[in-house]
Amino acid sequence: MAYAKQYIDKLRKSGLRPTKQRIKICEVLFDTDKTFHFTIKELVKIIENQANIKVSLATVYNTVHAFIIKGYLKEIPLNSSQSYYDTNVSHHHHFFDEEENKLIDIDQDDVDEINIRKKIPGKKIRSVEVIAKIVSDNQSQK
Amino acid sequence: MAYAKQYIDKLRKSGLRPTKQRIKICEVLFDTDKTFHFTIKELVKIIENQANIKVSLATVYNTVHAFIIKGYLKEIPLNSSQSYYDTNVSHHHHFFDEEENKLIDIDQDDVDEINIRKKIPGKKIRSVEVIAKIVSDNQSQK
DNA sequence: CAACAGTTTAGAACTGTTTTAATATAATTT
DNA sequence: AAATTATATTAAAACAGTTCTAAACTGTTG
Repeated sequence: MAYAKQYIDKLRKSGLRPTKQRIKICEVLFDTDKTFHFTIKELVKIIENQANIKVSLATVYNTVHAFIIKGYLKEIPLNSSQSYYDTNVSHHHHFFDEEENKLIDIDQDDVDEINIRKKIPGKKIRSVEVIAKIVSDNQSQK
Repeated sequence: MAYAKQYIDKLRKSGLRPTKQRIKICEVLFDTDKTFHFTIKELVKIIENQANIKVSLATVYNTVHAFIIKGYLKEIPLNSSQSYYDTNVSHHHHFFDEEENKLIDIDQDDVDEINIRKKIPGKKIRSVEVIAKIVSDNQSQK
């Protein structure tokens, strides 16, 4: 509850009224310093486990989308049947562990600046993301 | 028709029998030197427009998947509601034009080698892909 | 505290993908 | 080249994630 005020602020800035459900969503997403990668389904499950608040899928989708537009969350550019989201909105990259279907952050500092020499007339680059797929290193190749 | 033989070969190597439908798919995908980016729906539409052959979605999905496993096609790691595929299977990167929903290849040579300093114990990197999202450059920010 | 605008919800609808089971076609055997 | 067997094609159903809908509800404002 200590952070309720800042959650209300975040919601307001995202153009959303602070409701029970949305504040609970904020608690789950922003109550920790650690980066948090999640899918919508996982988020719903965590809320259900942590609180006696029932939150519908629609509410979760709406709130997550508003936060993305505002820049409080980032969608991770990973093609999968479902969308992954990230509370770490700083510019950074990802490992994707194909065996465990898990994402791991790579700080921007851990990758040399990416300089793309090709230019597209009339277009500018809005974001550059690196996805490095990783698998177990068992010497033997599969 | 000239390339039928090499398509049959590709199909066989992918563990597929050469059928009318599959050869038609090959014609659309491999009949040009140019890189071809496509979604399943687009591929079906092209086939329908170009030929009097009716091809079901299921056949297209099956064939595309077999080609991916064999390495004749690549899935592009772009998060979108649908999957994008690429006939360019060499190691390269992509622009994604968010306004036109179109992909543009970036040759590996046009990007400095990507050196990721972070290591994950027991894991090795299998692929590294860069996606640069681009939008119109109208001076004025949106 | 009334009225209104915005919110929540369950469930329906929608989209891309996968599966199913009947029919058709290719490959193999005779 | 016919018969047999194995595999492919198909329409339609199933499925999963996401979005939409419309009715009930709640926060906000005056």
